[in-house]
Amino acid sequence: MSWFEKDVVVDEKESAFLAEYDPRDYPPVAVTVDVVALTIRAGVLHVLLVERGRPPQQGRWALPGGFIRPGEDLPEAARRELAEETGLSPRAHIEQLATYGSPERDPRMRVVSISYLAFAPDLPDPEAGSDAAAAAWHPALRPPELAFDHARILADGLERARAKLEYTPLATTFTGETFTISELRGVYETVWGVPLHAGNFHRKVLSVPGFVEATGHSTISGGSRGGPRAKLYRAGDARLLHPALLRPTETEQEEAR
Amino acid sequence: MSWFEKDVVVDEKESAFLAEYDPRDYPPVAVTVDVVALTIRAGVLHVLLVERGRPPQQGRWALPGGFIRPGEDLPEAARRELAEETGLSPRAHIEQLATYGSPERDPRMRVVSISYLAFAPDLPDPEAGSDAAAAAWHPALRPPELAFDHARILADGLERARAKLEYTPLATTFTGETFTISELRGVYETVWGVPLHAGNFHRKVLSVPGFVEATGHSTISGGSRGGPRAKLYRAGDARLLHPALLRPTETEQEEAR
DNA sequence: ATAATAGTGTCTGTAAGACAGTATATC
DNA sequence: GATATACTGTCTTACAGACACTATTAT
Repeated sequence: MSWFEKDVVVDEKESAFLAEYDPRDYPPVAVTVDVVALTIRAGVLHVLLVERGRPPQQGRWALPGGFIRPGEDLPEAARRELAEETGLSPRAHIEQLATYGSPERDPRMRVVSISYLAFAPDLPDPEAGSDAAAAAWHPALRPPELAFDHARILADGLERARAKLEYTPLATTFTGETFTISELRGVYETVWGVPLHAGNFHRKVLSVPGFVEATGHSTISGGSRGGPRAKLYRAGDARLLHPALLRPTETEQEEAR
Repeated sequence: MSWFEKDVVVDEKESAFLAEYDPRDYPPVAVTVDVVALTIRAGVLHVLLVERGRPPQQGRWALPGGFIRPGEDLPEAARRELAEETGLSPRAHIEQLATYGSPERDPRMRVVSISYLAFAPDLPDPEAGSDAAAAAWHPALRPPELAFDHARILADGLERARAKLEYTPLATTFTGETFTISELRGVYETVWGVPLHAGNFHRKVLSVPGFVEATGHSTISGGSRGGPRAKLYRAGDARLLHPALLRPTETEQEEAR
């Protein structure tokens, strides 16, 4: 008797208000995790994609992901998928984004996908040392055509990332361990896609308690095009920013989902 | 050949970067939806619960929910579960909350549950005309002991509801079609659990574009303890509030998930 | 020297909150 | 009349954004 059958027998006593039907009557559901992994490379926001090697959607790019394994927690599965493609330390920041389960989203069978959002500092190309057939960073705002509903998942991930920068210190997860205020501003400008006023941003960041803390050191040299050496900071202990750094003049119709 | 077997045969060609293993090797995963349905009754926030009639966790209360059905989209499943317990119109506001999939969360088998958050105006008790064995509204802040990880799901739903009131006009989904500013303030005070300054709240609400729009009518009588007749408003067309109504002086360690 | 950048000072507009005050209703 | 409520006026404080300015570095 298989694991599946044994449990279904137990479930036969289940009363209507709990299940209303016997799960055995229906085809199984595949549960996967997909990861929207974002990084900044050369001042451009990039997303990690893998190329599909077989139908359906052969040749198209897709978000890295795969089936959850027995006994494996969901964030654990997302970290594993990410590590398999990038060699990225499984300790990177990762958070649940949303779950997609439209019956038509995969032509083969019913697939429910839990998406995760990951932020990472600039990483090496994923090919070397990875078991991925083809994986690469692509510009997040101009990705190739994506398989299934992954374009929608990516769009949701980008909007979440933009919103999270406002009220959390997650921008620091895109930088190295220490960073200058200018580098931090670059993260905001890249993710939000808008230029920010350097002076006001500087004062604002330092005024938010726990956002950054001084290291006491400065950069070795000035900027490549001149300027004084900037002070170096590391991430503070705040988990929320107060007051928040609001995006400038949003027309806003989004995020009200 | 069953639906299940047929598709697994197709999957055998799957290459490592997509699945890494054959789903047939593993026990199936049950996918359910659970609904955190909130309403305000007599000035107290309530959550809809159903009583479990069988082990495990027999006698405990749980969030309404159940298995998704083939061909049924996730929000559709959530609306159906809610309608089955309450007779509530399936057009109520509903939004995805989060997905819970810890391997230990249900002792019987692997269950991945997608939770939804629903807001509703004051509703009648769910017993009459419902197919639920036992369903009732309970105080959301002092619920009975809940089955599985439903206490956590409820807590997440409450925090999401509180946050959503800040930057969306969802408070109006707790009221009738028309409402006074005082009634709207009552929603905020109940959900946030803090008293608000009546005068400042009044001016603030009217100053946010698209939050409420005047009906031109007033209440028939004044308040039960005196006072002038209040003007009636209906929900405006804004989907986001600008500027937002921020909760007063939050110590804040939450929401940074 | 020129240009670019780091960082600070200052002003203005907006908005939140505290508080007061007036009008209108119930008891 | 007493009291509670609806709604408005005004003041203070905080902060975002614009602008100006100095100091420091690369070229």
